[in-house]
Order: sequence, then structure tokens, then C-alpha cells
Amino acid sequence: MRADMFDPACPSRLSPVRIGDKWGGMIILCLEGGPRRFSELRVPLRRVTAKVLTESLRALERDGLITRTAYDENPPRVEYALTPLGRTMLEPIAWCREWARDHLPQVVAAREAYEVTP
Amino acid sequence: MRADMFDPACPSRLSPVRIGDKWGGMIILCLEGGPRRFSELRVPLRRVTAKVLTESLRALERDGLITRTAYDENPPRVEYALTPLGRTMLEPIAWCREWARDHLPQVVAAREAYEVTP
DNA sequence: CTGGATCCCGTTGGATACTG
DNA sequence: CAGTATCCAACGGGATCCAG
Repeated sequence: MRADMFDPACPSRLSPVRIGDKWGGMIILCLEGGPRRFSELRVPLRRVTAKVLTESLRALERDGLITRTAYDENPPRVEYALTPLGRTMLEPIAWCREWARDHLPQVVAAREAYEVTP
Repeated sequence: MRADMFDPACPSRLSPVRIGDKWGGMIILCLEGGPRRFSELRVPLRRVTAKVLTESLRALERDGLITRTAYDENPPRVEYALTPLGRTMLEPIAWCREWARDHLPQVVAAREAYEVTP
């Protein structure tokens, strides 16, 4: 996966829409193309520590949005994948991304204007 | 406005989608039908204190999603209203509500099943 | 390699009291 | 009426170290 997929400096991070916790939406997007390993997910989500990523994955698993499959190998391998329910989230996420693409510049501009005259 | 509009016990509150801070999405929905006064907003958002509501309103104003108009009267009157930019949020919010209506029961069920076998 | 265990700190948001 | 001022508890999430 591309390492700059979720650049922390990307203005899309300013979007007021959040799915689950801080990383939930991005994790779901990462899994759109198929199952991914733990360390694969850490590539695009560069700023997340292993602990926090684990917590986010557990939360998504608890809500039935992803599955966790551990293979009894050495070295260990764990794969995460979207459930059918998780896939249904892709649609609203796409809509929210579309909104961000179309309107986020206005939010950023309003925020900058507000800085000048608070 | 109806006082039970955002019942804290309503399962829709479990939706993983959030707009801005905790109350942002609900405030925007409250303003859908036209301008509202500060104390009007406190009715459906029963659990929010004046301080927190003020903070949320300021954040939405800062991002250009709502306007704040203070009338120089006695007693004082302040009205909040959606900007055109703020109105563009109604669409993604409606989509997310639709998703919640269709799929939230599955999330709740998954969460309950997870409780049994963590 | 995939996390669990700790520790820690900034932010969020709630309670309460007060004010122009 | 529409806030502000304080205070504070809870939570999110990051750093670091450790383990199977």
C-alpha cells in the first residue's frame, strides 16, 4: 500500500466527519481492496502506534465491521478483512469523501479568515 | 423543537459516524428548519451544558458552517443559522442517517455477541 | 511479527456558580 | 437570555518497553 495514502499533512484530515475513532475510517478504506496484515496497515497509517492500531481494530471487530484471522505460523501472521457489514460503510465513506473534496477548501478558508478576526 | 429529538438512550447515538465534535451533527440538524435561538437548541440537546454548547457553536461558526447573529435587545436574543456551506452538510448527514437506519441493528447485535465471547 | 503492559499527558466535555 | 469562569474527571491516544 502506498505510504502517503493518509499523509497527516493532507488537508482532508481536517474533514469534520469521523468514522468510529480517529483511525476507523482509514482502516476501513485500507481494507477495501482485500485482506491486509497488521504490518501492512501500519504503512499508510504511519503515525499510529501498534497499541492504538490494535485498539482501533478491536473496536471495529467488536462492531462486526471487520474480521481478525490469526494463522498459526511462524512468524505469526494475522489478517484483517471487511465483513459484508463493514463493506456497507464504504458507501457513506465515499459520500463523505466526496463532500470533503467539494467543500473542504471553503472550511479551510473560513477557518483562516476566523484566525484574523476572532 | 421536540425535546426527545436526540434522546441519549436512542440507539442511533451508537452510530460510528460523527460530524465535528460530539454535538456538531445534532446542532446542524436542529438548524435544518431555520434559525434557532441558543435556548431553543438546549431543548433537544438536553444533556449539553451552556459552556459545551457554546464551544460547539463557536467551532461550527469558525468553520463557516453556521452564523451567529446577536440582536441588541433586552432580554438579549441570539440566533444561529446554517450558512450555504453548512447546508451542504445536510446531504452527507442524511446519508449517514440512512446507513444507520439500515445497518445499526447489526452493529448493536455484533456488539452484544462480542460481550458474550470477548 | 503481532501485539500486550505501562505510563503519561493533552483534550473533551460535564458540574457548578456567577454575570451583563 | 445567553452566555463566562472555574474546576475537574474521563478518555483518547502516543511513547516506551516487553513477550509469545
